[in-house]
Amino acid sequence: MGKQFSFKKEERLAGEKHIQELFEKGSSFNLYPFRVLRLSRQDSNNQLVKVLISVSKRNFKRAVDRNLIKRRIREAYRLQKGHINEYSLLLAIVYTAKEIEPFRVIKDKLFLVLEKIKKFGALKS
RNA sequence: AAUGCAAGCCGUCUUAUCGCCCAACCUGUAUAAGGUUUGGGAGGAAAGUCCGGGCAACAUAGAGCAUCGUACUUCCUAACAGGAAGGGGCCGACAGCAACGUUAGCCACAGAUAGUGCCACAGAAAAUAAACUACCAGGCUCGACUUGUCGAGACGGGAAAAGGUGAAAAGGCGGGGUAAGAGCCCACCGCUCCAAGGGUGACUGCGGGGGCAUGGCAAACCUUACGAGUUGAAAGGCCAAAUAGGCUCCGAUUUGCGAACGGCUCGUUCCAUUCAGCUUCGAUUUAUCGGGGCAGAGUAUCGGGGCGGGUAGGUUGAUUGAUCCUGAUGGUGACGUCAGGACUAGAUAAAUGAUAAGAACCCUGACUUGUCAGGAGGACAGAACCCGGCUUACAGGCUUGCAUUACUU
RNA sequence: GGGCCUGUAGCUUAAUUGAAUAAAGCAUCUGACUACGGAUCAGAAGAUUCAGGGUUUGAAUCCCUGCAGGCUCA
Repeated sequence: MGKQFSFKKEERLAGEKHIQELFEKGSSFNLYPFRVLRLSRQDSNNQLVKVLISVSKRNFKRAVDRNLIKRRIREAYRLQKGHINEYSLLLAIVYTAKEIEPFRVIKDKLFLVLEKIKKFGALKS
């Protein structure tokens, strides 16, 4: 396992097929200000969570605002991802709020999201 | 000094902890994996996409037509609808008796005698001028009386001077002239034509003529001149997993899961079809396509190997360029030339961040007048192949010019 | 990344070949009718035609710049 707080390229979700699969088969839940999609992976053995962060262009017209929110979510995820790193998951975090939330709010809410995912994974296994 | 306007420039910095992207170096067989390593990492608009190029693929004899765009001149430039200088116009200011002049700002500023079209309402009339009121002379009819005058009426004429309408009424003003009038004639001004001389040119106009003809709109159609092939990095090039299908080699088996015949676990013939070869005819884009003929090798199923096309994906395009900095030099200027130096983001579901502390900036208070204490904030905005412009957004700061006010000399 | 279209009363649409009071329906308000309300009838108010500039005597309409929204190619 790598460093605890790193966020390398392998941990990001990319590629049309993976995303298509996640959005068609994955299960989702809403937790303000996020909408989260998750899909556990059977094909690969190594424990790795791949995550995708998305902010809609419809809600935030300026690229600066979208970048700011994505950076805050990424930072919050990076600091707290230790909670779920024993699972093998595809994950999409979609920001659905209409306003820009400060970093502390995003961090606290994302903690709740990760707790929920952890509970869900424990039930399944 | 303060305020306002215009133009130009800048548009936060430092440290700590945890991270992101690229490159180099090191460990390592390695392009895997890693590192208490080193260096670099958004803008003046990266934005809007309003223009112009580079670059790439495809197309392309030449000319014309159509379509779209541009529009004072000369220059700058790779190019432009951009910029510089100049010309002309509009509208202010200054100065002056006035003319001449100086100057801020603005102008899509070719052509209205090439043609077509439009100019509502109002007004008599809105573009081949025209007679409503008022004006003028004429003959006719009627009335009055002072019997040749006055008044009224209709008639066909003259006349663009006056009234009023309108955005605009067919040169202005003064004088002469006339029945009344009229550029009908004259002076001045304006307009227009020719034109010495000046200027690369737009243009200017010494001087002379015309007597006024030619209203406005081309961001109405249009005409003239000039320009434009189409598409756009998701273009284009290269490598290429798995699965399916194509070709081919080897092995096994029940050999075109077509037909007929025979001696029937096979053979022959016919027919169909695939591939490469030769030949002939036709077509054109001239090395390809289509048709016919000849002779040849094949044709199913399963397994394995190889080949080519191509999908996911990767890589290239793609960061050395109309580049930047400094100096010299030519030019009124935009800009050019020469010399020296620098390498300065390269992501791709898309890096340049989060947290904390401090500095400088701004405001308030205190007094030692440059220190202390407290407080609020940091705009507009994120590269996506690359450049040149234009336009729009912008907290705060600096410089220059102009205007106003106050103070000093 | 490229291309195209739209913006008019609170809402939905007219007027877009320039012509002066920008038209209509629904909604709103007032009055009539009714015991009250609805429906119906009569009337009123409501628009700087997205913003700014230009052409023109005159602009919702023509031209330029910006803003907002939508569609489309791949």
